[in-house]
Amino acid sequence: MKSDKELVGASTAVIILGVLAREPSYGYQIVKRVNEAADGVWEWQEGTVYPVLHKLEKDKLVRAQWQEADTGRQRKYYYITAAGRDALSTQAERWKAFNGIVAQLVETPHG
Amino acid sequence: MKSDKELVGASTAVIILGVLAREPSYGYQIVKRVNEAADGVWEWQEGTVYPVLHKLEKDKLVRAQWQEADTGRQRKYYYITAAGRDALSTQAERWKAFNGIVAQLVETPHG
DNA sequence: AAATGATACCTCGAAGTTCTTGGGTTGTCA
DNA sequence: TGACAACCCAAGAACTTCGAGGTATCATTT
Repeated sequence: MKSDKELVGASTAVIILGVLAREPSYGYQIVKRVNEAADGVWEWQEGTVYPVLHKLEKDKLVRAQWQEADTGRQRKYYYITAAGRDALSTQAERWKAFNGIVAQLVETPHG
Repeated sequence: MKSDKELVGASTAVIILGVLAREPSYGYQIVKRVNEAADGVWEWQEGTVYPVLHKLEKDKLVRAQWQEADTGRQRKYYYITAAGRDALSTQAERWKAFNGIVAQLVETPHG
């Protein structure tokens, strides 16, 4: 367990879906938001997020759309699809189950 | 998120440490116990566990010792070390923190 | 007691994933 | 026009997992 990498990796896709379920967003902003929430526990690199976004798009769980921001700059906004919401709730459930079992197994006798 | 693999991968080492913190054990038995606890949510293969055990040993978080079981058979028992216990509690804490943030991010507005 | 089959245990190589590194473009501001 | 910030992406390196197989022990049969 060299770094937090392994902890983080498992959940990238679920987190992104969660963020997009609240509100459409674009890669750069997703990174910012998640890193803010993570508050130092872990930190995403930009390069980490884009491949996952592309995969989610390919799987039709999100849909991408270039859009002009009020700044005049072009941004690639991602919207979660209906299938994406389904996947999100399924995965969130699975995550909870998984975490419960881990917690139980890791629970030590003497605190 | 093709399978449970990614969910599972993050925590293999922590889980093993947790199991060994309760009681020394050997590879085959660890697999059995964890799979029983996982109860279908995921399932370890034997080949998955041994590399991790070896890495933990190399990192001095566990210590291995061949021992004769009551059946007369030789088994390689793994014991958690003091450093291993430290790592376990550190990682368990980190896991909790991590999971809390994920839960918060994944929480959807409408259930 | 020798042979056979089943069980317990471990290792190694191949395959598939993810992250990191680093780069490339567009717009803003001095 | 130079520097900096916002924004996006590709490819290789590094990691893990899976699958197949190898060895040793026990039980059974004859």
